[in-house]
Amino acid sequence: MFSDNKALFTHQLLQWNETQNHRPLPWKGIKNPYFIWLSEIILQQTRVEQGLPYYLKFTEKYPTISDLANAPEDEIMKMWEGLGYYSRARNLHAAAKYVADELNGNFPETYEEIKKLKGVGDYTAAAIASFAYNLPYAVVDGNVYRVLSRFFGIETPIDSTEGKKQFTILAQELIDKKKPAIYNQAIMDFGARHCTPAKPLCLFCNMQANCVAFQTGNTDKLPIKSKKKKKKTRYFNYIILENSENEIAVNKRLGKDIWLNLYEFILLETEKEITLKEIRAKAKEILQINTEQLEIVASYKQLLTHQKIISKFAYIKINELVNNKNFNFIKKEAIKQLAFPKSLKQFIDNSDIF
DNA sequence: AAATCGGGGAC
DNA sequence: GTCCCAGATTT
Repeated sequence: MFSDNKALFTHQLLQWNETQNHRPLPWKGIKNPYFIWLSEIILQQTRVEQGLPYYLKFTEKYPTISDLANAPEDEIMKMWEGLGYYSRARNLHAAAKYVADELNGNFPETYEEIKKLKGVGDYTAAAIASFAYNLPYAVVDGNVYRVLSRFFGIETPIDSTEGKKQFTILAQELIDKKKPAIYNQAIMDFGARHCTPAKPLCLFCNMQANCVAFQTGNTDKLPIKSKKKKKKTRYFNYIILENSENEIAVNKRLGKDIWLNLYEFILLETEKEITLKEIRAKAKEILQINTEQLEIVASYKQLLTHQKIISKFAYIKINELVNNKNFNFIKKEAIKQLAFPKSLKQFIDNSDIF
């Protein structure tokens, strides 16, 4: 019946989709390219459960791409607060302005034009093209790498240039060109719910007889990744400086580092962990104030993909105003309007200073 | 080709 | 602790 195992794969995947796939999500089946784009950006490297509330928030506050384009950057960053990978939010805003201003609010309708949007790469362009316009571009995301590497027994590292090329070509051969949207949705749902990274449901899988990984007992070895990630440890010592007007010193993070365009307190970054005494001395030098009353009020660790951040928070209230153009003093009540990195937001929410 | 960009959940 | 998630961009 099938000339090769590729046609068999597509057939059995769609069969699984029709009989076993039950995963209702608000962006499934819709055709509004703006909402689809928004959902795809939010879901980049993000679990559906984590991204879902953000999608609902964004679509309610910004019903059209022009609403998003006209919003202030800080407001969008605040909306994105806690979701991580903040360049997505910055690119989202830039792309919205591009569509609103340069394209008269008309979302691009071809793969090539869609990919010109900032923050839209191969995967996202294929997703939008297929879901919104039913164009035959196969998505290749983490789910697809896993499903295809297992079913076809492909051992090429998925994080290599060769692997990316090989899987992209294969995925494009497999897609059902008569129903690209359904196929793309199906393979990702299958990877997320059935052919999972750990403990895949092979015993209940309608594809097990043709799955190379299952037949050879290599399910837990595929897909193969070659690169390993190294973490560096950084020490962030934050000074929460409150002046006589109940204002707190904050800065917007600039330059080439994590958390670009988010806010933070006065930061003293050090090569190693330092004591309260040392924090007081450094703060005194920088701020030119008496820091004897400076006290550590919290400290904790945060793990990022490539960094481990060990934070200390030290608080001091002084009975004067500080004339220092390096800091912005913001009323306490207004602090919670600004977008902070997750660890700082947690501190703010849990501290009785605010 | 390799490094970097967050945060959370499963194990 | 490790791995990975509807990846993209920069170096």
